[in-house]
Amino acid sequence: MEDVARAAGVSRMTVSRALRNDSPVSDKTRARILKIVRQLNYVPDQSAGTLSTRRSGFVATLVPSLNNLHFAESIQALNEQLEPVGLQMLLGHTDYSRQREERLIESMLKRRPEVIVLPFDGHTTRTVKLLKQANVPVIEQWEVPKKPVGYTVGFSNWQAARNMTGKLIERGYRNIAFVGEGEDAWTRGAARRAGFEDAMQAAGLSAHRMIRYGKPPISIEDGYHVVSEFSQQLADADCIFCVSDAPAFGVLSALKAKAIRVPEDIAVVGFGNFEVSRFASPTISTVEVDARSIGRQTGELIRRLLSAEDSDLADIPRHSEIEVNLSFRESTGVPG
Amino acid sequence: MEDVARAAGVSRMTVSRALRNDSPVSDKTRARILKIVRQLNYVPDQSAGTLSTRRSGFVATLVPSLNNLHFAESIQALNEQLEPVGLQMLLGHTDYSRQREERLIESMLKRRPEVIVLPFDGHTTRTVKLLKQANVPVIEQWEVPKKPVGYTVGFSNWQAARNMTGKLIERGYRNIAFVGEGEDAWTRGAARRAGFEDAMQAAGLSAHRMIRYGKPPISIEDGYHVVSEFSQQLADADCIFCVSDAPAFGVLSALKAKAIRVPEDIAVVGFGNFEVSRFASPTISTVEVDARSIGRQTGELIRRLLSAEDSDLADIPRHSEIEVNLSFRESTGVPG
DNA sequence: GCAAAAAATGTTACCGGTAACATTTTTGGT
DNA sequence: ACCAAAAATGTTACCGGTAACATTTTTTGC
Repeated sequence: MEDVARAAGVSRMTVSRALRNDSPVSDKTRARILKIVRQLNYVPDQSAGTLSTRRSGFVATLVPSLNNLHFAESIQALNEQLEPVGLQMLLGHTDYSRQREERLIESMLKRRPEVIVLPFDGHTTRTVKLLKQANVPVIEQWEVPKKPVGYTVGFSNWQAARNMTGKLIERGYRNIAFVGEGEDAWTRGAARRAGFEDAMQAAGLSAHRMIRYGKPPISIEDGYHVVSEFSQQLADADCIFCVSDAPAFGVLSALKAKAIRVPEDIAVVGFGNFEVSRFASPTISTVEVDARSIGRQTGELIRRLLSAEDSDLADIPRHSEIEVNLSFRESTGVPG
Repeated sequence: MEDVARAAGVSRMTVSRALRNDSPVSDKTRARILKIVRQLNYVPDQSAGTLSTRRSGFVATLVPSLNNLHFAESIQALNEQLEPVGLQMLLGHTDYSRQREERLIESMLKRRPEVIVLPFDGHTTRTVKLLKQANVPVIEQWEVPKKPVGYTVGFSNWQAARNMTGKLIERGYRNIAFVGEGEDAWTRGAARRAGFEDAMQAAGLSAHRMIRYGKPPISIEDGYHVVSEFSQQLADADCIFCVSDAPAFGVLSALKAKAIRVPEDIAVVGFGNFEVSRFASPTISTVEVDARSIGRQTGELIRRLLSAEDSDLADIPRHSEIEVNLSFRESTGVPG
């Protein structure tokens, strides 16, 4: 920067101002400086700027896994919101582990993020402490916690699964099985399971066809294996509700291999509305969740939070609800 | 840090040393300092450290899109390599646009990354200039450029597609169609198409069944539409080779809807080995690419590059070849 | 027990920007 | 043409760490 200043015959400060559009610099001085900047290929060092302004321009973002199009899409949508305002995402994946989550937050805090975005899957005590002490807005995504740390963007997985189960019962299914992940750490999955159970009990039905298999992210392959490994529990089921579309597709594939017809012999339902569900044969009924919308709304919230005056902060809603729709397709007997 | 130093009765410098395991500090002093650090919840500011050491700990990483499990997985695998050595990934997605790539690199350079990782899809002239001037190792992934900027990790898409096409011809297919994306920007896709053409011509066959549709990332839905919109070109085809597994699955779905049998009436082949291909019905023959391996090997390369003495740098291979396998499944008449 | 070597700790300056305030130049009204 | 206000530019100090070197304390060998 020194070099640029010398070449332009001005002080370092003027160069600094010329590079940021908010400051008062005469047009011709700025033009001259920018030209020299380009000639010298000068690239400002943002860590120095961060140190001085105390604004890092970072948004710490955690996801459980990228290995799941839903999370990947929400990240991409979030990134698209952040770039235009010059924010840079710091990405980490927790692998569905609260310990990893804690470690990641700890290491990201060293970068002084201006906002922290993370999925809600339950946190360790220390994680919550770290988040509060960080003294920056915290946004929990996907599942809505009962006691949020800060802001939330998401929907109730419990409610969504309960609604879907209710509709399945309305449509005449009685012996519904639920396929979920084998580990309890994943509260989103657990919430869906609980919603299923609640709806079944409310209708006076038994929720004992509860299959838990595989660890998150539960995959197509997991769904495929479930069909053979739990054949007794599925023997008299008339519907299989899967915790995500991936295992639902796997279940479908395994049923086809066994010449069990869907939906005539048994119905299959997923959760998430992955693209594959619309093109599977039969097409798979599912709970539509708009992952991009979660990323987009999180991004909009961040932009509001960072541009708001302190006095306006109170006006920003603490929660953004994501709309969820039930989509009935061929796998539950509806042409799609 | 000042506070910690005062509380421990030492100088700031000693605190700084205690927090980094390489420096000589007596065990009991370190223990005392670390205890106080924990009590005060002191979190060091890494941008200050960066400024002083000139080591940012950042790895700038670009991908075309996260909306594609291959890239998402390679990113995840890369991240797993970087975390243990304290490196933080800066992620950006180019959306298959060279302009966006250029802008992203420009903005990431302000963070002074120690390595730059990006897919090779062709770069703008200015991008190449920026990369060279950055004066840090550059790693190009996936497709291997003819004139690499720095290091490369990937395979030849041309070769892979050529091999697959060759095998298809060996198996008796003659009227093979190729389904690729509609825009030429994607050189990986273009390389595959070129490999297909070359193999066809080498066998004295015509490569005129060349369908170009949709923009990258070409999706399941794109593949689905291809079947109806290009029915004449496909009328006498005996095999459809798709630029990726996603459209292959869409093609399969559309053929099923039209009651065209696979593989009896026509064969379908994909590229990439997505999980869905192994569970589709019929299972889809494909070119197996290990995305995680690309991420892993890139990570290993980075670790070597950053830990090597200057004198050892010459020993580090400029290219890491990723193995690619052809996988023949039911969609080309092989059970599996 | 002592000097020399090694280990631990302290001091000073600097990394590359920007905030805050000071100073100079330009502008506009009469 | 002159003065006050506004705009442009300059000066100084500081953000929070660490490098490099200086100094003090501990260890080692005889």
